[in-house]
Amino acid sequence: MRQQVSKGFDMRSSGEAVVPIEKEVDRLALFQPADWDSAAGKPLYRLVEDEIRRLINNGSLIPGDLIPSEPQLAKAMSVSPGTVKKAIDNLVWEKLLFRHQGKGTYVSKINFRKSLFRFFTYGDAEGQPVRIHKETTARGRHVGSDDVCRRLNVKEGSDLVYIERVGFIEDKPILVEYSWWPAHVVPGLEDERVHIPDYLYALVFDKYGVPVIRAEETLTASAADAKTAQMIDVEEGTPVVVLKRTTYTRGNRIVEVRTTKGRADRFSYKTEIR
Amino acid sequence: MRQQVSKGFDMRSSGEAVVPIEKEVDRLALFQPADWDSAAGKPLYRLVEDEIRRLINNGSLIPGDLIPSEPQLAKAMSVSPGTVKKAIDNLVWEKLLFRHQGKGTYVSKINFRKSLFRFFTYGDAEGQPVRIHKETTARGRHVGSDDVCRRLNVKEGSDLVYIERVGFIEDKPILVEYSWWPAHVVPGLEDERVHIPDYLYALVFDKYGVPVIRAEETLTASAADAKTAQMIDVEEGTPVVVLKRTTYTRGNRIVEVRTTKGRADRFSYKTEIR
DNA sequence: AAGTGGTCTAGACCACTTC
DNA sequence: AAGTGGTCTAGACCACTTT
Repeated sequence: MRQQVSKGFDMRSSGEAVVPIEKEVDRLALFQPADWDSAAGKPLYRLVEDEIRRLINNGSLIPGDLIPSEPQLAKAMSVSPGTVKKAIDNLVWEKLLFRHQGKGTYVSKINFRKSLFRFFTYGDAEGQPVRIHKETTARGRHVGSDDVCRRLNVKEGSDLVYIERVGFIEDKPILVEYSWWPAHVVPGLEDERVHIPDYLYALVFDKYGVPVIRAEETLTASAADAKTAQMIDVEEGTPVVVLKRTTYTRGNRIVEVRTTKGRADRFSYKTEIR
Repeated sequence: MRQQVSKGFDMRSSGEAVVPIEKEVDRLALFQPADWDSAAGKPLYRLVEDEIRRLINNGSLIPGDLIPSEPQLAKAMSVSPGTVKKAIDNLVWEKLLFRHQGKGTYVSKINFRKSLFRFFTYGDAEGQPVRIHKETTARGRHVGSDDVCRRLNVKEGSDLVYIERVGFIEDKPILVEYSWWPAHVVPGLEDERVHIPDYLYALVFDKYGVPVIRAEETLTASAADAKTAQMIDVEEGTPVVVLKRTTYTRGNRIVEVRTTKGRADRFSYKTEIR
């Protein structure tokens, strides 16, 4: 039964004077009962999911944030605790949230261990995390090609920062990355004095406050072009695995496009069908 | 609280005479309360899952079977309906089971739409099911190579059935499959008079009663060998995507190993990271 | 001690399917 | 009408974390 929603819901104290409010309680006020007009037969737990998803997607909740507790959410949204739990269950298995017993439920951080790129292995070891060390081989600020600008969803001829890196496993070059960013997103990143760590996105967040929220990757294969062949030490025309990545920040804004080309003989992707 | 389990549990009628028992009820008797000795701190719903999983893996339940209803299972295993529901929820999202409201819960059939092989597309159409038509180009009964016998987990030098097929999209050859089966599993399959449909596993089940339960696939890329190049109409040495599949029937027994080689320019695999 | 998520129970009512 | 799964509620007790 869809019970009446009390519009008079408030978590704040009723006094007039504005007093400092704890961050947690403040944030709780975001969780309004969902828009019942658009409910249209959807189950309640789905509406709860949608509400949490919305707050993540619009940036009100960002990766690492603690969300209100289940009982709090239940009261705030006028549903039973079991319903909130089911909604959170679903978001947890989607890996959008994770729980920590006794502490609370948090918004997940993007996990690049899910990148297809982890399937570059040395030899044929199974599923183990293989450490790839990267070296920057070129960087600069250039006008982007039409193709790259289109992929970045910026005007053609925009200024871009270009970063090129080679990835090594045990001192053997395995792959090369070609990465482009809109210059206004990461101004100065082309400066040679800025050290680029293996995990580039950490730097971008620290230096520019731009969090990477999600990414899309497409995998294909092709023949190595001359430059790539030289950089990863194979013959020109040898098969290489091509990984194109589009990287997003808050609000579904693209911040990077990247093409990784790797030695096909070091790539192996295993999956189960059932 | 882990309540006492009544050892005297029985679903059958108490009379002595053996009377015909409905299949459903009969099967219900399989679901004994789980082995409490090995419970070791596991949650109850996990034990229920394990029990259902066990019955599927040992072949007591086979793909397409209807399992007992939630209330029946709850009574049979002396847990509350909610606990059974949670266990089934988990198995459903693992896709081991699927539910049909009003009818019941069934054991899933293997879904080869999950095969990596679906990523062979024509042009760049996104995610749409592309129809691949297959033609058998060779078949026979041979002594297997050591490598193939090893992958099939049979003695080296065993008799194998070999099937070779080319896959077409709109009359253009896209991929070629090399498939080996232990001869004793599919005797006579090498006979040219046996028509091989696009979906080979359906034939194997119909003719030999061997159900395919699951499969593993590994994706790599390499250069086209002379034979493959000729069959899919590319230059020798051109990059091809290589898919190795191991196919299992009941009891984790391997029934097929298959290598598919496809045009890399027709392959594209997209995923999201978050 | 208080608050969090984790497990489990016991029921209500609903929508769908079959008989 | 009876049985199925789907949703939702309202609690109990537990294990873990923080204060």
